[in-house]
Amino acid sequence: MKPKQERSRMRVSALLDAAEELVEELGVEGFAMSEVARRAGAAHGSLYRYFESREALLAALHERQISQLEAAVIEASEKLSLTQVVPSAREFLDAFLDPLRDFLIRNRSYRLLRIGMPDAWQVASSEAELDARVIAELAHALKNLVPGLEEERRLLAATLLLSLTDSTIIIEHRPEVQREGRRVLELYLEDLVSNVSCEPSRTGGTTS
Amino acid sequence: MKPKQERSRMRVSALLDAAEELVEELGVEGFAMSEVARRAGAAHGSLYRYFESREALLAALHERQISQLEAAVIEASEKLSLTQVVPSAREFLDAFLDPLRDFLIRNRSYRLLRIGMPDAWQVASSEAELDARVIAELAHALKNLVPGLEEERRLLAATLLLSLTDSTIIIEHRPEVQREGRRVLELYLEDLVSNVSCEPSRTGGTTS
Amino acid sequence: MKPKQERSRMRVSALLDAAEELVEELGVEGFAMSEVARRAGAAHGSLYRYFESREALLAALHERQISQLEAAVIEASEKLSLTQVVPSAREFLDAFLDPLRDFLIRNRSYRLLRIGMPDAWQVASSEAELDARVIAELAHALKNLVPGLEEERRLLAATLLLSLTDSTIIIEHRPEVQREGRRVLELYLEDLVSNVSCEPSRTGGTTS
Amino acid sequence: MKPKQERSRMRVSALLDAAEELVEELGVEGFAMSEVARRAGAAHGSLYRYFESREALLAALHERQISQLEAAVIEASEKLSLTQVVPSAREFLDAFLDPLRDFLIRNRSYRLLRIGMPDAWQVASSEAELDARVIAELAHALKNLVPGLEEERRLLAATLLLSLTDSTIIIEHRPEVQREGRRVLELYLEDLVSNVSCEPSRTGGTTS
DNA sequence: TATGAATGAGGCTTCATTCAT
DNA sequence: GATGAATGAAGCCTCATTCAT
Repeated sequence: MKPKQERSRMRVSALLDAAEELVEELGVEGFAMSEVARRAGAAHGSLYRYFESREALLAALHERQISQLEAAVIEASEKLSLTQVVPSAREFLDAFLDPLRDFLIRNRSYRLLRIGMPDAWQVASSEAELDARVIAELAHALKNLVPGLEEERRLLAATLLLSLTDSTIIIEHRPEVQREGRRVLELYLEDLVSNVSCEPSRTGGTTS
Repeated sequence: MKPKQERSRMRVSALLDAAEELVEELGVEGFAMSEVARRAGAAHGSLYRYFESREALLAALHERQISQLEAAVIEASEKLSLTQVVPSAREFLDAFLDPLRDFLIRNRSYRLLRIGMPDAWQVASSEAELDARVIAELAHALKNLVPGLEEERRLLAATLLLSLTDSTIIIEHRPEVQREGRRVLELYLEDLVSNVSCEPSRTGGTTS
Repeated sequence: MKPKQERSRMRVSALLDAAEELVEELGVEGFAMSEVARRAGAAHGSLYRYFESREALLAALHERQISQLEAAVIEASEKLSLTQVVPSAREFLDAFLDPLRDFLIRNRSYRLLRIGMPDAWQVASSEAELDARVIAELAHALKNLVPGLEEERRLLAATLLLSLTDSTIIIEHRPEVQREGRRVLELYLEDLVSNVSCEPSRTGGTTS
Repeated sequence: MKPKQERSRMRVSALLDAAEELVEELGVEGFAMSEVARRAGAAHGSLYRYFESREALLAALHERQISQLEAAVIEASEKLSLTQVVPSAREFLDAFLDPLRDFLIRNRSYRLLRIGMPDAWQVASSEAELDARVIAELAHALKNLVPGLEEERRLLAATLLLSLTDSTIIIEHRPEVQREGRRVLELYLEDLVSNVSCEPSRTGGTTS
């Protein structure tokens, strides 16, 4: 029985791999169940043993991606916390930016799924929950950088970090753009750090 | 003849409106020519007098959106330049952020189209050119804010501004997120301003 | 009024020319009314002033072709009859084969129309009548070659002549095939000539 | 597995039958995939499991017809060769003409397909190859009748035989026409036989 | 459980024909 | 008469899903 479950999990994994590749190539619109099966070397109808529908398969794929993203963030976070001391904004970014970027570049389909899934599929809401996991991880990691920051603002900052990384880094591959994008994040984090020491202001104006 | 052209343009416009609404609701995948026709009160086959194919219709829709975005940027730019003097980062954002955000919020489909069009459609390349128009406008406007900035860097900054606005503001509608997003942009612009006075550095380190 | 009719006839002619060209290129299946109009420089809807329907246009085209074929046969017949004397089979073929072949080669569409028009269109029957005109002409010309042949057999021979020419000469363009095809016709005509002198046999067996 | 393949072949066969019937009735133009499905009692989309497209279905149909024609020729050839001795032209025709005629009359669609397939479909070239099989068979059979004839001329003669049979016999169903057509072929074969004994001439004039 | 044949709804597109201008 | 925009029936094809084996 165990080996059976094992095999089943591998099958699911292979199917999701094929699906991911396909979305990457042809977008959500070009995603066809039969092609997934073909690429995974499975039979047409077998897909429906693992996923209730096309929609469910896409949702599962998206969920897996988010889990991977979460894992990447956690790993970076752990690496960072090994260096006991409070990191600088630059060190913080060094730890997180590359894994995030790597993931987002390797998984062009992540973006396609995140944006391209019609609201009609109820994936949207549960997707928000999934994203929340990644953001929570990032927020947790921010505690190292800006220990004094309140929980709520940390979530806010994490949200922005993820979103900015996503947009800036992915849309444009030119290195200048990426460098400049990194600078923006650095500025933001440094501001967070320096501001928190004085005042937990919320109408965040930078002092004149 | 003139009235004919007039009517034709209105027809195209109505069709694009219906198409936009549809993409907004169902995404690119759910976009069906017949439904566009139904909503525009036109016959099935009439669409093909104005657009060669489904793909062409989506491309035309996307182009119109970018033109509207461009127009919004130009308008904001003109309003800003009425106030002769050099604006502050805050004033600059006041001028540009709201119109951009309004547009992006009103046009959820813009994002769907931008991301969701399969690469196979060669829209991508011409789309890059179209986007360039918006960025060029933004870069031009930046001359008011940071007169000393070199052309190249202005384009870079404009790219980031558009991209950050797009991602931050659209993905999350919560006002806190939007406020924080705005702060990031403010920080970035202020940094640009203050750095340029001293040094046109490119390895942008933030001054202490 | 006359010039109007004149112009109208030219218009019809131009339309048929375009139609013929189109059938030649794309076959009956690829024949589209709008393309005919485009090639003739006429407006879409104008076609229907001259032809009741697509089907009627094709029928008219076919009728014109048959008239042209008939004219070619008549012309050859007249040329032949200028040489007062009874011609040999070879002379007879010299007179008729080339014009027929020329026509059939220039008008690939003739064959397409003759064969490709569905029986459902009632063209078939009237077409048979039209063909009859050509055959009658050929039969008439045969009187010169085989004066003693009865009317009925002359029609039969003419039918075969037309049919053989059509198939042999058109299907295969290789000169050897055409030469051999000509030989068949020559044999047939010579047999007719020689047999008729003796017996108007109908169980036409050639003596062993 | 075997029974599966068996069933599959029967399905294909049934589909082709329906298709053939349809072409016979409505011509190539009237040939509609959905109607084929309806007549074969299959679902719309099932056709596409067996044939890539409408065009492919028509090509397959044509190929089947040519195979059947080839089989008919081979069968006739075998029957003829049972009679060890050299046959007369009449015996030769007795053996071949009826099967050919039967086939061509039963398969009106053969002609429609042969002529009516747009050149754009590249069927033409491969079709020529297919036809070559039938002609080769006929040429082979001619060896019995005219043993002395060179290969090249035999192919020529076979080409004409097929072509003449096709045109003469099909276009006109009247028995007189068919009888006369048969006479033409007889004349031709006899001439071949008698000429070969004397001279393998190529500028084939018939000696008196 | 796996398979892949079968299904049929649904999409895109073409084009003959009509008709207001 | 001429025009060409509009219509909508009809065709081809895809693909998610089911189900007998």
